[in-house]
Amino acid sequence: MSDKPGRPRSATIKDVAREAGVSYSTVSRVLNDYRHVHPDKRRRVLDAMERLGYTVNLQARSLAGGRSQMVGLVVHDLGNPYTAQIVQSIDEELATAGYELALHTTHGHHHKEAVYVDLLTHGLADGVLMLIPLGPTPYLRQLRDRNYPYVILSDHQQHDGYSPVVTTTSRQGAVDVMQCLIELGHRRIGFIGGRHDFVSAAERLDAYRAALAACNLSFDPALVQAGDYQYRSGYAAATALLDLPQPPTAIFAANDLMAFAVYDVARSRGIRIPKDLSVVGFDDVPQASYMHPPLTTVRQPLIEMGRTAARLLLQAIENPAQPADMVVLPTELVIRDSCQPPAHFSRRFPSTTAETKGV
Amino acid sequence: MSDKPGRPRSATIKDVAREAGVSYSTVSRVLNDYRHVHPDKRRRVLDAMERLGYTVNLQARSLAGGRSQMVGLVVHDLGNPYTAQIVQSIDEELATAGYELALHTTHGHHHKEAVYVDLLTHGLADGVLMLIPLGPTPYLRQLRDRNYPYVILSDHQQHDGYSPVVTTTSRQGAVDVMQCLIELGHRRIGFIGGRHDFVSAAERLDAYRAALAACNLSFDPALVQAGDYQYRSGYAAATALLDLPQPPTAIFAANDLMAFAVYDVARSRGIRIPKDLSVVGFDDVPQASYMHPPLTTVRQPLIEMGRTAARLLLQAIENPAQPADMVVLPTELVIRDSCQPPAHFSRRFPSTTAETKGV
DNA sequence: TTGAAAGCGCTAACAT
DNA sequence: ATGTTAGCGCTTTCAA
Repeated sequence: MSDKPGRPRSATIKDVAREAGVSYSTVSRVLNDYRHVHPDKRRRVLDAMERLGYTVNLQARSLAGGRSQMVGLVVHDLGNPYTAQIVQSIDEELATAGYELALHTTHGHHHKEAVYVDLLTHGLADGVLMLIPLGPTPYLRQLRDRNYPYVILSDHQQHDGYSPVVTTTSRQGAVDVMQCLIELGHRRIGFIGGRHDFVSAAERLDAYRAALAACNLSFDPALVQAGDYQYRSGYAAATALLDLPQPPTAIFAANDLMAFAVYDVARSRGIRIPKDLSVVGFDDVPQASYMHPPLTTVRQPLIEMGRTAARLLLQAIENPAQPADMVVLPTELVIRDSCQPPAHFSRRFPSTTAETKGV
Repeated sequence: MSDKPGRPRSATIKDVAREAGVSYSTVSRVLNDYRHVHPDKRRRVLDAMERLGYTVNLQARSLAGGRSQMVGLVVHDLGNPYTAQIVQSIDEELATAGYELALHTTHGHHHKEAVYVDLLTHGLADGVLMLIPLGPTPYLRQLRDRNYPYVILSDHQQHDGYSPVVTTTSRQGAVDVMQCLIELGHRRIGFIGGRHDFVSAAERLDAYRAALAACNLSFDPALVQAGDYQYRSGYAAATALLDLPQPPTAIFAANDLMAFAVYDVARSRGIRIPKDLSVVGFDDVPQASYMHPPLTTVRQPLIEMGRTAARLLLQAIENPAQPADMVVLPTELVIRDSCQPPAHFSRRFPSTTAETKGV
């Protein structure tokens, strides 16, 4: 009941008050930058804090109804440059507003999401950000009902109709990739997707099929391999694809990390990119432009996504009454050197986008 | 003072008590798995919780002296597979013990460390883990004085004499690399280090110099390039090294990520690995073995490091009286295909370790 | 086995 | 401008 066992408690607001010879609400006032505190007393309090090495107890503050000045972020995957970029930009945006970030990772364990959301939203954090690849879930509904500030960072475009979300034109991005590849003359295009419960993976696969259909190209299930957005899975998928009796002339990986794996598999078999194989990624993480050859990919505005989400959340925290809206950021196909027409392809007709319209 | 503005409060222990028709200390008892609660009442309470969608408020619990069942982890760099691996193993180890992980990232901003440590150690977490590349700091001393449970995860071997730390034989790892390279016949060995305030970088550089000296090889400052353990910096450093009028025949990068960059720079210039250039990394992150050619590197037991640190911390939490000790895990030079004797090197003498003894 | 009550550190009325 | 006081949700004595 006193403090955690065996541990001497650290100085509290009352200790400071005693040391400074003031009431402890005065201490609270200087803590919260209140207007009406006599400069002298303020000084005394500040000094006392200094001497005692006082630090506020965030929990107590939060419990008492104050703000914790902390926002929570739940991500499913660390170690992906995609996540890292977003986290960093969120962190920076929050820092300028005087907020701290607490990060929780589910490591792909779906059920942990609710645990962390509960944890964070019951006082610990003033708001939460979610960066998870899944669709609508009950705990979001709860947050909404509680009118608790939160915003979703999404890499796809299928959402419950009520959550504030920042997302990108990711589906179009996938379509762009396919158009580009098809226009180059590729007919056998491999696709390395994600787990089927990753909405973005499903979305990209859907775009893949739609683009094929729009060009009257047949869909060959053998050309679709599931990954999980990790390097390893990309490696396995690329291996399977290139082991096919009739391997693809191009591979579209649903994220850059898996595209990097395609590079490595190709190289280990003497397959040259882009001469023998074209490859396209998704996300445009920093490393993509450094690859050899530089990777053609769909740029997601990672920094801006994080920043926007953070800003939206901060707004929601300041003004819980006004519901945050959805923002869609543009993706962009950045064409680098990892694609070219297939080796056997004789360019019989001039490049045209006409045939791929209406996807 | 009630709840955060505009937000309906969620169910509390009292609501549950009312709903179940018991006193609220009884609710607390079932919450904490107390022995002496009548099964009937327990059921009623559990049902009431269910109905009300009750979740404990961790802060309140922690404030009241209970455990928060949460441990904090402060890291300086996300998006590095090194960090990711460790975080994941920590997470897993904690999960089995019923603890949650809260992650805070400093993104290299040294001053944020103290902020987060304060945050976590003042009630929020039952203990903290630190994964930062820096040397001894005042806030650690404070933790020690407060007898607050913490453990350092370190990639080097220079420590204050009192903090519990799990580390590796990293210096020896660096020496091993140099011995290997020198034995192969390399005389001009480039080194890509880290920021000078990263202790591990200094340590590896020191090992580099010592190994050179031990073999009577001269030290050429031009062969040493600073990086910051990120891909980009490795790219720049490798570029500088290979631009030298007399470029190195081998490059030792202080971590794998920077070694990957060496691969890409080399490839972009038609330099073949290992024929024209040998390269060695450090850490053995998963991707290393997939590179082409597979990267020779120093394996750090990432998973075990995380697991050990977590276990140590848990022990310290259970028994704050007994100080945790230091554990040193072994590194291992894993030789893959990215090294061979330099092109011009005629192997005049049989391979021997004699000349590199005593480093 | 259960209830009542104190108190964790703090904020926010409410007094003065 | 400052002090007093009532909680925030919970754990933990202490009584019963």
